[in-house]
Amino acid sequence: MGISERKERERQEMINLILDEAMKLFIEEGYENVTMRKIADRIEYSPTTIYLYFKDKTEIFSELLNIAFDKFYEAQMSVQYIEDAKEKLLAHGIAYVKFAVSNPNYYDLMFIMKDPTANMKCPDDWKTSTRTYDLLKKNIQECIENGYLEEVDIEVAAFTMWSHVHGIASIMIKRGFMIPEAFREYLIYNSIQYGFKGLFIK
Amino acid sequence: MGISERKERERQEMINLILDEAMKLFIEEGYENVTMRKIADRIEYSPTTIYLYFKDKTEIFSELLNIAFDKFYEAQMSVQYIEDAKEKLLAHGIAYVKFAVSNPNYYDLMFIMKDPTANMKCPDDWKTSTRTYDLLKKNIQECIENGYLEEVDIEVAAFTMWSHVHGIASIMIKRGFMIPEAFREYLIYNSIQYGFKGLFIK
Amino acid sequence: MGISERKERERQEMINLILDEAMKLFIEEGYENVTMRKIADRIEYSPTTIYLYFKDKTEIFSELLNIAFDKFYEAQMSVQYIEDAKEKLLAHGIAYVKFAVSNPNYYDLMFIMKDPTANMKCPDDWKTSTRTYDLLKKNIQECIENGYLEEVDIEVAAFTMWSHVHGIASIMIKRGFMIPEAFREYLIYNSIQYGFKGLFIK
Amino acid sequence: MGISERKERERQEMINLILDEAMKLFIEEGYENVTMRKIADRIEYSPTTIYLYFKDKTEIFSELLNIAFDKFYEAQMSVQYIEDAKEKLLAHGIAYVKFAVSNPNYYDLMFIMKDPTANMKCPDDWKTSTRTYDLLKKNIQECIENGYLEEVDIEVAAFTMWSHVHGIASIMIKRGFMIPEAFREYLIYNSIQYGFKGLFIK
DNA sequence: AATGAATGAGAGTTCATTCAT
DNA sequence: AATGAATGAACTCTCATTCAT
Repeated sequence: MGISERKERERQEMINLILDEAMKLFIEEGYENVTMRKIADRIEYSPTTIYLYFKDKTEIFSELLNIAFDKFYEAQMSVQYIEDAKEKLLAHGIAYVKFAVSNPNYYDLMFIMKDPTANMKCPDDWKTSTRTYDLLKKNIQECIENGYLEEVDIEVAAFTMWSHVHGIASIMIKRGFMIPEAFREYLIYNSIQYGFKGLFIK
Repeated sequence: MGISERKERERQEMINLILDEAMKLFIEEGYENVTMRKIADRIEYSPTTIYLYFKDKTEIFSELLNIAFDKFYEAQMSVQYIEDAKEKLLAHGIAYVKFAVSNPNYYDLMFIMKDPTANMKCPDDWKTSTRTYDLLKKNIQECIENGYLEEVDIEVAAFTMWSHVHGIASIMIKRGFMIPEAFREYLIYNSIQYGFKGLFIK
Repeated sequence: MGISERKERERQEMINLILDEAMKLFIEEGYENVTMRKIADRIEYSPTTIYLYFKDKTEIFSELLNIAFDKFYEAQMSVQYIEDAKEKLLAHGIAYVKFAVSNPNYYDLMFIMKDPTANMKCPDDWKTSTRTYDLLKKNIQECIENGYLEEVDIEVAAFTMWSHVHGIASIMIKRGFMIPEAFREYLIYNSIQYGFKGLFIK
Repeated sequence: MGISERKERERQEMINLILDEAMKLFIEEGYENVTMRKIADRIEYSPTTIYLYFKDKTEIFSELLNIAFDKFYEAQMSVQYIEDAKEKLLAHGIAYVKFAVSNPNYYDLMFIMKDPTANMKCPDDWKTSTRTYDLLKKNIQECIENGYLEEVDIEVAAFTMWSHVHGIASIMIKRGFMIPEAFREYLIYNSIQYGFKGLFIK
């Protein structure tokens, strides 16, 4: 028992090692520079070894994507405890950007890169990726019910807010270096305040 | 004199030919499908010839980037004739997204892709890419002066609006397929209306 | 004693299991599709286990070859009961081709493929493969004694008949698809009749 | 003119060099051991270079096959000058086997190996490979007309003769080493005599 | 007795690039 | 000015095999 448990643990560690290094490579060198050989070099195993843990390159990629979406969802959940719908919505936006900026690699993978979703074909995967958007819509609904937002097409409102935070996130990730570091947090926070504030009617 | 002039002109024509076909290729097939051989095939010269006009592949891409920024700037300029600052600002946003959605590969090159900006190091290039942002700030300034927008940190306002339209643009380009086609234009237009409207105070 | 006997028996069973599945694989998918991993999958053991029973892949193939020769010999024996030498010889030829056509992969292994015989170097293996040829010569000898065939160099006669049936067999196996299916059996039967008939003098 | 001619000649020489070495490899190491890299090693060029002259591996293979069929056809044609139909048919058979034995590599490629014909899809290629068989049938027809052979289904007669010589050829090529060298020619010649003689009625 | 883990060698192919002409 | 010829490096992936346990 102890043995098989240890083996399983070791296997999981190896899988994580591969995923970690693959992710780092994604970050550092971009998608098309992640090769099986480079991953192998990083983990200090032979390329063949990787195939013991993953069917092929797309499986690694697919797994990375799932992990990213999970982490992302969790980050969004962390503000759901807030009672006041308006405050919650604002916190939601800030949490979104914060996650993106703190995990630019994950964010890049999920929302910026080429077409990772090409690998996602089973409906389960789709759920993973829309879960967070549903959360946002629920928040907006609550705000409408509480009179914070005017009666508006929820799809439009959700899309607007998503666009805004996604815009902030991608700019920060891809062009952040163009903005003085000291200025970045200020911009993020105030932009969200400014943009959202206008939408609230009380 | 006449001779060297003609030679220079011919040289420029060749450069343009290469850039044109490279761009078409890039637009039609995306970044990773632009290979030196394919460009050569299109211009009906040998791959080697390209190297007589460009140091290497990145130089071509660098040039393409400049062209993209120019086109982008022009697109933005096309609404500058509008007199009313508020209307102009709205039109600005819509033009921005329209350009991005109609020229997804330009937009991708300019604002989404990883590598290309790595090539931009000389200050001249920077100007090219911030020109449009300056235009936006000028528009906002006008709006403030006309009492359409409250007195706000222009950097915050500009960043907010840019984030919003950039967000819309990238979502449409990268994840547009997740949104029913008939719905896309509706979303774009109404999202801009909804988001910007909140910012105006009159 | 009982223990070591059982162990030996179990060992033999394992060997047979491996050979059986390897043969099935070979028959179903052909030589180059027999991989150690596929054999392992079939026997539901790990690839490594196979190496406890066979030195390497060629040893398995060598064994398979012997089995094929045995089966082949048996098929030939099945007509030896026929009394009349002439009829027996004809039946022999037909049985030969029938076996080949019904077991194309065996036949391929024994008489067409390149490598396998490279492994056969010990005289024992040679016997296995010439046994059938000896049978043919005996049949011819009988025919001569019975006045069916003229007095001829038995080596020449045997070689001639073998060539003929081997020729039919290999054509059918390797190029059979070029011949309309309905036509194949007709060709085989009539060709043997036609070719052999000429050799008989009564 | 002289230049382009020389270039063309050099190109052709390179193509021939590649085909020659590829053919030798086929002979020496068998089909599955012919790799692009090995060919490259032999011709002392890089693997990439081969792709300048051939689209891919199958194109090399296809070319080899055509060359073989051409040579083969020529060899058969060399006896067509013989006037007497019977003598011609005998000579035909002997020429067939002689070609096969003298060019075992070609013969292997055409009639023994796996499925080279898989590459042949255009009708032209098929003609190349059946041309020789048509020649045989014409010879048989002549023999019938001249009363040398009884009125028989030409398909059966042709198939019988082809089987016989093909059988001899393949045995000699694949199992020739089992027959004492001094004995081989004797066997070939006498077997053809013995087998064909029976078929003639005058 | 059995195996999970690991690997070196090698497969076909494509790419940007250089060099001699 | 233009190019044909050539290449090294790299790609993903599969195979038979070994070794420690």
